[in-house]
Amino acid sequence: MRPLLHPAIEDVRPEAILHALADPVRAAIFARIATAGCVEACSALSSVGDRVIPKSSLSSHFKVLREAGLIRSERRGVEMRNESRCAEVDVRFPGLIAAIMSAYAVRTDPAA
Amino acid sequence: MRPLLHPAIEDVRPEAILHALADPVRAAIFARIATAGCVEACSALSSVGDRVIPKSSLSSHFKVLREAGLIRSERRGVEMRNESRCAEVDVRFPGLIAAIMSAYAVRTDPAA
DNA sequence: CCCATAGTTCAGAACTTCGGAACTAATGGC
DNA sequence: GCCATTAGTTCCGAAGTTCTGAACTATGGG
Repeated sequence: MRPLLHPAIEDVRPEAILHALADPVRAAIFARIATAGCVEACSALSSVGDRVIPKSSLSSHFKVLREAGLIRSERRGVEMRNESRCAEVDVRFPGLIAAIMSAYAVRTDPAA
Repeated sequence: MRPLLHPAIEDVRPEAILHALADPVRAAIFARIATAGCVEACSALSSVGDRVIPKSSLSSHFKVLREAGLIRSERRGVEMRNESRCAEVDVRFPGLIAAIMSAYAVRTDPAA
């Protein structure tokens, strides 16, 4: 098992962030991590809405978010602690994550 | 030749915008249209940096931008007039396009 | 009518994503 | 220590997407 890669904040590229969040499943996973501050375990996020996400797909979604620089993951015993890197990313790309998250919120909002 | 499709603003989805702008070539094309206000002809945009984009690829990039709701294209004689839909999109997803464009500007900025 | 110019469509090759099965890693009970 | 359990990762084939050259369509001028 290869060690987890986390890009340095100055190596984070906008296209990687957009690509990572262009998938609604990944955007939903990221939203939960960002809102909760810290989510223990990938499996705590094993379904999005009524859709169940297989373990292998979940694992690669986390990898995409990690390598885009959006989350930091750390082994904590048998499970994984995932925390968002929002604060860092927001320094480099001000307002980007907030605008993306509220765009998704507009879409999910029945009033929109 | 099928007629060009332009989604109604309320059918524009955030994932389509992120997907369209997650490609640096498309983001560069869109940036030029948005900055110029209106660009006549797709071929006026046939290269990005030092990279030449084949006609067929250009055509599909324009299609992706159009169907994401980011630009409006109209036949003008033999060529195409492309204009950005920034204003409309900004009403629906406030700050989204601006944040994405400035994120790319950070990356291209030698000082960043 | 023919030519030139501007874009679109098609088709196949290259690449990416999805998900089941097999695997690795850490922990707890005995 | 050994086995079982839980949590994630890796592998790999199938399905889907993207890229691009070649052929095509559309418009306008002489």
